[in-house]
Amino acid sequence: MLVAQTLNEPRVRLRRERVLREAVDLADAIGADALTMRRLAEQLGVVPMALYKHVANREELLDGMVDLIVGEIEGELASEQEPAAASTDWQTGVRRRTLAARRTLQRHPWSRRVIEGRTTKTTAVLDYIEQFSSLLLAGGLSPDLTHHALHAIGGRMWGFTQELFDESHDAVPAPPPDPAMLQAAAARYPSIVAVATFRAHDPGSVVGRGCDDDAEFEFALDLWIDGIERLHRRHWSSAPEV
Amino acid sequence: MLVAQTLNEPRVRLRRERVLREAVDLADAIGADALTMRRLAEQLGVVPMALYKHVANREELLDGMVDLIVGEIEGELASEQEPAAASTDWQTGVRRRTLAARRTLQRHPWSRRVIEGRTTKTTAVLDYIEQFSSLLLAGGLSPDLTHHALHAIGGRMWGFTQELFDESHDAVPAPPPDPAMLQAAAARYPSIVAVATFRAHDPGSVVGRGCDDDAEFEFALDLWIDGIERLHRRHWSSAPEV
DNA sequence: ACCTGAACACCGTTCAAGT
DNA sequence: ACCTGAACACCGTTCAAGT
Repeated sequence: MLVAQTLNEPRVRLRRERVLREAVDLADAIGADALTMRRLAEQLGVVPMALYKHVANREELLDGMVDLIVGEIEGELASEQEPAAASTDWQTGVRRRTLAARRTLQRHPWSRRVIEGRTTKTTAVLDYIEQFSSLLLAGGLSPDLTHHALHAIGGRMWGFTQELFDESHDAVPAPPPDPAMLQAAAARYPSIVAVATFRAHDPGSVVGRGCDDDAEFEFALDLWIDGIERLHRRHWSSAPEV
Repeated sequence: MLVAQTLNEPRVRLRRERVLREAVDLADAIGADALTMRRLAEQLGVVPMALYKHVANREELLDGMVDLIVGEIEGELASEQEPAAASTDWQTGVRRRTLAARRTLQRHPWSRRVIEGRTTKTTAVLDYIEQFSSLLLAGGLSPDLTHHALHAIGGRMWGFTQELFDESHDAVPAPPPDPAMLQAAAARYPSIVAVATFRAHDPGSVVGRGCDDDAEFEFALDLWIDGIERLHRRHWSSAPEV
């Protein structure tokens, strides 16, 4: 597994990964609430304070755990039986990836709730969203529609796109973006950047306007309403076709 | 506000409501994590242990808080400007109710996360789901489709239908249902019961089979995929129509 | 560079006692 | 019937010290 992080020296990264790995295993066994710094330290045969050399605090520990298992999704996807034709429609790609994500997170029953509690966007999470977004854009969807589609699926599927493009709920306002960092982000997350910035290129809209929470909520709601009504009109049934 | 509960004597209920009301206000001010039993007791000018006469423990406190604010949805709905024609299609009814729920929960920023953490189904929550289900059934949707529709919207909109019909994740298996309680439940929650039990009346299916998590997940996923693809084909745009 | 031990300021909850 | 005080078994995290 390759998790790219702000790297210091290799010894530290090795130790940090072991801490996170053990934390994930322990949470699998006893749940996330029962996973305390002290309990984890005991598991590692070390004094509680030793953990703080590898992890700033409990919040960062949880972030790291989420990062670790979200990173596993890629492996789950790769290990599938059917290799999937080189080029398929976006629907098939999204379906495969979403079901792989679900299978991965289901192996860690605590992960759903913890993911929803996180506000930090770690690299593995951004990587996942990047892959997801790129599938939609490659399918020909506009950045506009992709943007709304991400918001609409976010809550139910992983919970972590929820606040992705929207900083308005953060207690501390985001610092003005450093141009160098923006460039680095654009290189690594081209699809996310395309989706997040399309409004700036739209001459008809105010530059830099953020998300409209209400509009996105109603988009998702109407998507659901229209879909259900159409199934209703088609006399949909869950019974297997005979 | 009317919150029906397993009632003991009126004095206790009065006190309990005051504890819950204060807890909600305090959580609004400092967040749910910072809301500790001790902090709440201080706010009420009372020693921490005094709370335990009105609430079994912190979990029950949170349940009560959720119950209180979910109960507010009905009032929010009633206080709307447009009185809404007596008979409309189910879509309009569901839309109004869902947006009223959203407005209510938005006034309590901590509520979304807390609701998702709860596993208990309190009365106000069941009442809300009952209203919601009855709108769909009255609209002519089959219990089968209603069932799947509830699962599909659950996560995103309120988070609390998630495990409604599915006990498989509970640590303790549900006790065999008491016939008298079932009858009482059927009286108060006819739509929920209709949705939850329709399989038993379907001759083609195994009686009593529970939910199929995987099938419901894929139902919601495909609902989303199909909806997005249809918008894509229609060249959907978020820009206001000119 | 990494780990330790003792301490601080908290938790939720119990128990036995008060009125 | 309701509230209290002291105590228990925990937390996350600090600080100063060890190697």
